[in-house]
Amino acid sequence: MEEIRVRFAPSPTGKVHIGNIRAAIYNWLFARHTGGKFLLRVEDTDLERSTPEAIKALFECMEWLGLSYDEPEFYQTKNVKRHLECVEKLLAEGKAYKCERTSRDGKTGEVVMFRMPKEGTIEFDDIVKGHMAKKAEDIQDFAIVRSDGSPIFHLANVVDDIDQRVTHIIRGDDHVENTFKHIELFKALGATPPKYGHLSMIVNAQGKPYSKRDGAAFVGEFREQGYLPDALFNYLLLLGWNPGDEREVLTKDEMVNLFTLEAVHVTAAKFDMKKLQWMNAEYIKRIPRDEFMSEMKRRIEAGGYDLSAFKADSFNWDLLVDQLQVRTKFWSDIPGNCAYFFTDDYQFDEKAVEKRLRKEGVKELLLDLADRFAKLEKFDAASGEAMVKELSQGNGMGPWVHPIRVAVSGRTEGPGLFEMLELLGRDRTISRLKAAAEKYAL
RNA sequence: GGCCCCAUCGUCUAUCGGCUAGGACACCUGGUUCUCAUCCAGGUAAGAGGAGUUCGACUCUCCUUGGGGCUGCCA
Repeated sequence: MEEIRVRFAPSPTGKVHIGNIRAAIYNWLFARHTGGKFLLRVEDTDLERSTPEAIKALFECMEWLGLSYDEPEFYQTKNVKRHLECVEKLLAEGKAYKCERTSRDGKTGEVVMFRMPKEGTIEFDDIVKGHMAKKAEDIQDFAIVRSDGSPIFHLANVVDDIDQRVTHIIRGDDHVENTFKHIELFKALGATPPKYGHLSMIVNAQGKPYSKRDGAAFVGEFREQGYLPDALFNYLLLLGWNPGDEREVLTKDEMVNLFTLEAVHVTAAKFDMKKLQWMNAEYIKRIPRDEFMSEMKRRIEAGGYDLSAFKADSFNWDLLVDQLQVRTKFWSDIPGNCAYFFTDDYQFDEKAVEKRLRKEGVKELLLDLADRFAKLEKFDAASGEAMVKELSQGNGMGPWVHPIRVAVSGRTEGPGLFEMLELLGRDRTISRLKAAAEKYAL
């Protein structure tokens, strides 16, 4: 049995579209499932857009998503000589011919055209779309070399696939029509056409191809917004494939084991940011606590907060993780949602202040509470709660809890209040209560 | 215009002739609760339309409608 080889062949334009990376994901999974090789081909023939930076961005994107490839990346520009040799061969055999043409943008010159069959049908069995057939008369001859002598996509793509010994081409739906041309090119070059699987497009709510107008459309944007690569990977996979049962959150191993091209859907899928967000939250919840903790610390420090005073012996990081992990939807939520633990110069939400602090009697309430916290025998979440519970006499702790929360954190939502106070410690709790009483309360 | 592809809740999907059409997201309700979130329980919501095949069609065939793709010296 011949070795299975698939490739992802993007043009490096600096940004990798999610529709495109989904093709990479399917290729990768197919290779891993079958024990074949996954290759990366950089189609860098557009010298305008193919900058070193763009290529670097492509590599970063691949690495971020864990799309490892098994051979050094193949640069299309380095194979131009081969492309042109193949053209000479086609020309010599009469399978291509030179011809005067005028391009869309008005350029006139001599190009090389590939001769398509004039009768009969061209057909192939697409692994996802099924049997495809087209009458030869419906497909015209097409250009393979520009008037400036450079090879055109169809030719370069096919020659590279031959040279890289690609056995299965898994790519976007937009290439279906090209496939009829490519199959003839393979045959004309004396090669056996590979198997094909065409993936539907990702569309927007209107059913049009998903573009940057519809929200984040490039992998880098999801990364910036704090999405986890595995969550994006998992979500994109589910957009057009399912494991055959009701599992949705899958490990990489499960994906690799269960993935088959035959199970990939033909229909276009609409991109649902809400479900991606849910998926991301699922992945955040599943991060092992030590990993969550170190990433959390990294992000807090990156946010400009000095953690030297918050070592493990003086700050209960485990408690913070307990409180924060279920409340974190994106990595980018941190440090915004916990900054007040690490600076006394925290932001007060104006609405929260208005609602909870700028009220008659709150000043006295906060000062009284500061006093009571000072007198607590032990300062932890349990004793704090017991104390407030006693004050409320079973009528609900809201009147005490809400002002305290805003006073010590500046906001209305967040960790459990008493855990929050324990994390802040007695001194900071008391000084913040007093400060807020003076500054905001009536 | 020509050629090709597609069609189940708002969205992603299960169903490969027997369906009281299942799950997930979103949404709504209730519970837990000091907020938010988590978690738990429940709810609303679908087979584009029309013929045919069949004892029986969401599932098969055809037509209509709707959507998408391609129709470059772009990839």
